[in-house]
Formats: sequence, C-alpha cells, structure tokens
Amino acid sequence: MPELPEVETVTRRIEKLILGKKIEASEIYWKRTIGGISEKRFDKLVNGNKIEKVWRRAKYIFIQLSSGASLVVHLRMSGDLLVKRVSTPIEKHLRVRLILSGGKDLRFIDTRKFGRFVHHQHESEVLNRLGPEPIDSDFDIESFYQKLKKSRRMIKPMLLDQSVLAGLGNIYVIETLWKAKVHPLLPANKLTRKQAELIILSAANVLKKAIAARGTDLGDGVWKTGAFIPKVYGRSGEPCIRCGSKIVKIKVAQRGTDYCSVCQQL
DNA sequence: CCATATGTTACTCG
DNA sequence: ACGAGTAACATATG
Repeated sequence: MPELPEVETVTRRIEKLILGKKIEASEIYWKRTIGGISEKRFDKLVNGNKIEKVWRRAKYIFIQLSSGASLVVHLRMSGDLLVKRVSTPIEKHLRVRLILSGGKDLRFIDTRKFGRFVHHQHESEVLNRLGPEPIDSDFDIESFYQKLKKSRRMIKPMLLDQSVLAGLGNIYVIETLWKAKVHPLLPANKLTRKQAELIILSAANVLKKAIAARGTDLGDGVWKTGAFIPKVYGRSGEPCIRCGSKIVKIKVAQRGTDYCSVCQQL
C-alpha cells in the first residue's frame, strides 16, 4: 500500500499519538521484522526510551528515541502502523508492538511480512542511500537531468530507483509518466531537459494531490482511508481520459505498467 | 493450479 | 561496469 503519500499519511496519523510517550515494553511476533537482532537485544535498545520525534523521508518513517537512536520503519507492500489501547485484542497480522506510557501501544501490522521495523543507531545509514524527493522545494533539476543523461536504463525502473528519485512507487510512477507523456520504456538518456523537468513537475503534482487525498484507495481492503483516484494505474482496457484511446498494460521490470500508447510515444 | 498485488535486494547472464 | 531478467521474501485474492 505505501508509497510516499501513504507513508506520509501514516506518519501524520501516529505522530501526535505517540510523541513524548515512553516505551515501556516491546513484543515481537515475527522476528525478521526487526532486522536480524534478538528480541532481547531489541527490547534493551528501545525500552525506557522517550519518543522525541516522528518524521517521514521517502517511504521511511523515523521514530527518534531519547537515546539518540531511531526506529526506522518501512511498510513495504502491506505494512501499517496503528495506535490502540493496550487492552484492544491483537490483530492476526501483528508483527511488532510497543507498549507506551498512558495505556496505549504502537502496532506494526504487516500481512506479507516484507515490512521492517528496525533499530538504527544512526539515521544516516538509511538516509544516505536516498535520492531527492520530487516535492523537495530545493529540488535540483539540473543534476537530475545529468543523471538521466548518463544512463541507458528505461525511464520507469529509473524513477522507481530510490537512490535516483525517492518516494515514487509503481502507482505514482505510472501516473507521473502518463501526465508527462513519456513512454515507460524510453531510455533515460533519450529524454530532453524539458521532459526531465516535466517528469519532476508531474511527480510533484501527483504526490501532492495524493497526500492531500491521504493516499490511494486500492479497493482491495488494505488501504481504505485514501481518496486519490489514479488516472491510468489499473485502468488497462479503459479509455485514456485525455485522448480516448485504450490504456494498455505491459510488464516492465516485473511490474504491471499501464500507459496510453497514443499519449506516451517512444 | 495460475496470476496478480502499493517494495526492495541479490543474483545471473550477456 | 552496466543493465535486463529472474528469483526471493510471504500472504491473500480472484
């Protein structure tokens, strides 16, 4: 469920509920979620800490602790964070639970178990590998364009690469390329500077609208709060709302890729 | 049984 | 070194 807008939505939802609270206990229901350390060690690292700050970068949520370390959460495909009363019965797919002062807890729910809830001494370990976000106010178009010029990769996988551009996932890349009228298979070094600029403007526009709508409702259950309606993603076979021709679907880097073959030419 | 799914990483091969 | 393709992680749904 989560690309940047959904992660932003989750972050905003939990921030005010857990900020300033003290972690009084931790419970691990799926070991791999905490990234390969023992439950005992994890508990030692987090227990007794106050939550100083909660923020998002790309698709990661950082929960800063009074120790100076952070819990770094990635929702991957099916993760979600909830705050509930401790007495509320636990969910079937609960993977990690932090008991907080004040009678509530922070729950990491993750059906597919791909998500991670990892203790990092330094946030930089994670931050260092991330490119800029399209919505950064100081986004440097020139260096983005230079990066594209140096690569023969297809533009779609390029935009999904979080070290090139951070925050976009399959849905919003598809929306971005449609808006910018760029074919998903176009080699990155074939793009003009104008097209590179349009891609960033489109991505920023799509992300901002999706954040305002609190994410996308995929209709299949997991993510129900969002109201963003994709214009191309999941619409193969239906008419393009810009030109009326049929949206087609191909596979690119193992991912379903909807696009308009008339609007988006190679 | 098969294919699909919002993400990422590790591996192979040319 | 680069980049495309594949498998893997693990579960649910059609």
